[in-house]
Amino acid sequence: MPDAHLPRGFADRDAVDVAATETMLAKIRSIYELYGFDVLETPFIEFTEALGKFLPDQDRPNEGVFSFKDDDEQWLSLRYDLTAPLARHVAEHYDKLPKPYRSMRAGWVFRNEKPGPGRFRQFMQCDADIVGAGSIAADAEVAMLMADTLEAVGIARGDYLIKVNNRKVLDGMMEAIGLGGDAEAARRLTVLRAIDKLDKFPADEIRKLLGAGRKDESGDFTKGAGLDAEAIERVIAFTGWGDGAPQGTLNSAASLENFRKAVGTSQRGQDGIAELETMQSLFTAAGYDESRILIDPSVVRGLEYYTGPVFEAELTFAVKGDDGRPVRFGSVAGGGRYDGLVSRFRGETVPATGFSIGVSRLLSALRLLGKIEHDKTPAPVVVLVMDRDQIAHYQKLVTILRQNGLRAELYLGDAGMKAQMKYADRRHARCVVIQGSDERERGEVLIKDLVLGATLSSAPDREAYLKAQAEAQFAVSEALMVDAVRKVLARG
RNA sequence: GCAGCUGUAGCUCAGUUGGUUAGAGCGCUAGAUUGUGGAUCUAGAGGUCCCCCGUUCAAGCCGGGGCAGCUGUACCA
Repeated sequence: MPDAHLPRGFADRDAVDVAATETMLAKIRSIYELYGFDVLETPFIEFTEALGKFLPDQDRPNEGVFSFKDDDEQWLSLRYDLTAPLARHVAEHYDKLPKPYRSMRAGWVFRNEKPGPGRFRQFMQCDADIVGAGSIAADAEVAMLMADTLEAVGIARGDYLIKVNNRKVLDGMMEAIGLGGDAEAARRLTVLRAIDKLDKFPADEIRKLLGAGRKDESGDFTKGAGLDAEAIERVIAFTGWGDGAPQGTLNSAASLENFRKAVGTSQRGQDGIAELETMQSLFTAAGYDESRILIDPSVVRGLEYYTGPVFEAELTFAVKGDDGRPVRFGSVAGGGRYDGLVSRFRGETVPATGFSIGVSRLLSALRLLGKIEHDKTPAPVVVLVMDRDQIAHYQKLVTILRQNGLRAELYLGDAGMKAQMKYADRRHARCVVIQGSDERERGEVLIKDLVLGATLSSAPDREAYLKAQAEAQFAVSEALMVDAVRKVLARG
């Protein structure tokens, strides 16, 4: 017999999950629409080559991407984000699209990686991108859209922070410490990864990662970048998180000042700083202060394709999980400028900037905040079956309820009345409709309010008990059944 | 991937220096109530003790090797 369970990293979603996701996506979409973005839907499957995850030398797709061969031996893959399919779409329909093109997409993406808490192999993203605009104003708008979107789904101002950095600044800083040029590419990656961990480890652990290496608490060793002491301190000074400066205390102006010192004469670095200054002035003009959008050196993002400004949205409120320990959310959204992505399909460079919300992760954050609205689908009214030979009549009662817009169902199992009551209870039904032979002869039905009924045993005295019982279960003529059920449902 | 920890009923777990038929709580099913869910009482169902090999008269327990899960770390478009 097969074992009835899912592969790890995948999850079923019940009615509550689905309703909550739909509600949240609707809010996100309405903000994106407000900013002028058009919906685009692309398939789950693309040519592996188009996703850019093909390993040409080994003639197979990258690990981490779910892939399979088509009939004609071409490799296909499940999409791992919504950006690569957008690049393909833009390149394929370039002449038809308005430029700049504002696109939004929401949907499932797949990554064949080790799952963990809050990390799945199938998860939902919701993206907004501006393709064909090289202006830094586009980047600023995307950052502001991130802030507006988080507020729209119920994250209060002050409970989130959009952090902004620029890859050119990071590149310039590394040029300044002698890590320029192709020969140092590997060490640059290691340094970037170390900086990316600033929100995870204290400065001293980062120093180890920049230097010889670091051991984790299980004793596993991670090799470092091998920088000398002076270079390490220059990187730490760049972040502004050296001794005595606890992380997260810097303002944008202080970070920019650190950046200026760190990039020195690097032209690329200075360009990046100028871009950040421009964005800063746009944020200020639009009324987005540093409590919402902050320039922050620790934002690095993915290593492959970002070319300019990069953003990350972090939730800053403290929440305790089931085990009482504080829960870290990490980033719930991220993005940046990727000027090279579309040019893979076309000779010319097409500038683009955008961001992606991790829908599933944001949803679990909202759940912990208590911001998930309850499922609005009402529990059904259950019509019990007392006499099997009367099923047709019970079915008629159900139909009448449905025709009046009441969610109702006939008990279709074959158990006795007790089990039927249990069933109704488990369905969270507010009330049941009962008709035995006595009631049928009189043309009546019994309406039983399960919520009131449950309180009967705790009535203080006999009088109260009788009164409650009369309210909880009463007979009405069939003609008045719908009204009576409505009254019970209205009891709330 | 690497490292550490953990695998016993549907769930949470107990299980003596290795000793007969492996337990508890919760949950589940049914009865106590000729037609009434939650509470109480009673009964019942439910186990490849993760798998394989070894040590032993005897293994849930000891040894070796797998596999799976959790945590950390690495990677993360």
